[in-house]
Amino acid sequence: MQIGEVAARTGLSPRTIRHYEETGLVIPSARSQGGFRLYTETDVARLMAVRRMKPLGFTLDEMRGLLDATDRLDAAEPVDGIEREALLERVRAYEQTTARKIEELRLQLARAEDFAATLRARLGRAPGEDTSTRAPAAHA
Amino acid sequence: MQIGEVAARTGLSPRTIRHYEETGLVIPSARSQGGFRLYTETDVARLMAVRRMKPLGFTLDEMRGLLDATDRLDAAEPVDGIEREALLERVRAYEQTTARKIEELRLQLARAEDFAATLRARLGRAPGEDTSTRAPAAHA
DNA sequence: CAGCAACTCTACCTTAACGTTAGAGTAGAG
DNA sequence: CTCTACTCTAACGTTAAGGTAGAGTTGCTG
Repeated sequence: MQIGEVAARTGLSPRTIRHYEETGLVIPSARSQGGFRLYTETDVARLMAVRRMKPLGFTLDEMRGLLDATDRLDAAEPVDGIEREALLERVRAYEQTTARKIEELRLQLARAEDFAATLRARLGRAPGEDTSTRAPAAHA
Repeated sequence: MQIGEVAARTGLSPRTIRHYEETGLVIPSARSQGGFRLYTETDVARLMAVRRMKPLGFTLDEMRGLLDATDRLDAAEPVDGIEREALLERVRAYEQTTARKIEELRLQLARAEDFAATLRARLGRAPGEDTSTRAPAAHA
């Protein structure tokens, strides 16, 4: 499928997807006669993985590092034991940082909710005009 | 207090704090004889507010917009009714977008956790060498 | 008071991750 | 064929920050 559909399905902009190619993060599996990028389901899956990793604050290079490792682990031709262990070690390292980054994300969410509460409180104290336009108490 | 202590207390780098001044986001209340930035507790509070807003993806300009509004609402000299209502309206708008952005943050966190689970599953399936180095099952 | 370590200043350059725009080419329905 | 909707490359712009150099400031300390 071509870039527009991929963008629609992944929620990433075509520009972003092209950027990911520039940095070697997700290379389309093929090109059409005329040069259009053609993506497979596997490519889309990879883009999805990137999207899930993004909020964790990894750089594109880091994500490429992880995706390359898992790709090689899943490859048809099995890598030899030594390299396999090295790859697994790398994935383990990513798992650790991911755990830490998720903690950080949780913290940020908590802080943001705290901030939102402050905002609501301020508006609550200061009488507005049309209460019906307010958010339905977003289950804080 | 000067920038180093502020950095320590806010968790922001001195460089970032200076950057916030360049964009007009947080201007230090005073300067020393020799030109050192001097911050008050109020300045620090403002920086803290910025830090809480940051994960929500507001631009620095947007944050300045909100902080300026609340500052003027809290000012000693009360603004006239018309302007006050305008300011409140602005704050209400921010509250709405904040609510939406928090939802988005929650979604991203969920996706990230999903990703982390995938990573763990992959490592679980592929036997490692030293199980003791693994994270203590970060209460997924 | 001279000296010094630790800190801070300005100014400018660099980076990451896209967004925007222009001008040209492609796909495929009719 | 011929549109219309996409897509391409290339280059420049933007946002938020980090890095660095060279000079100045603070405030102690002997």
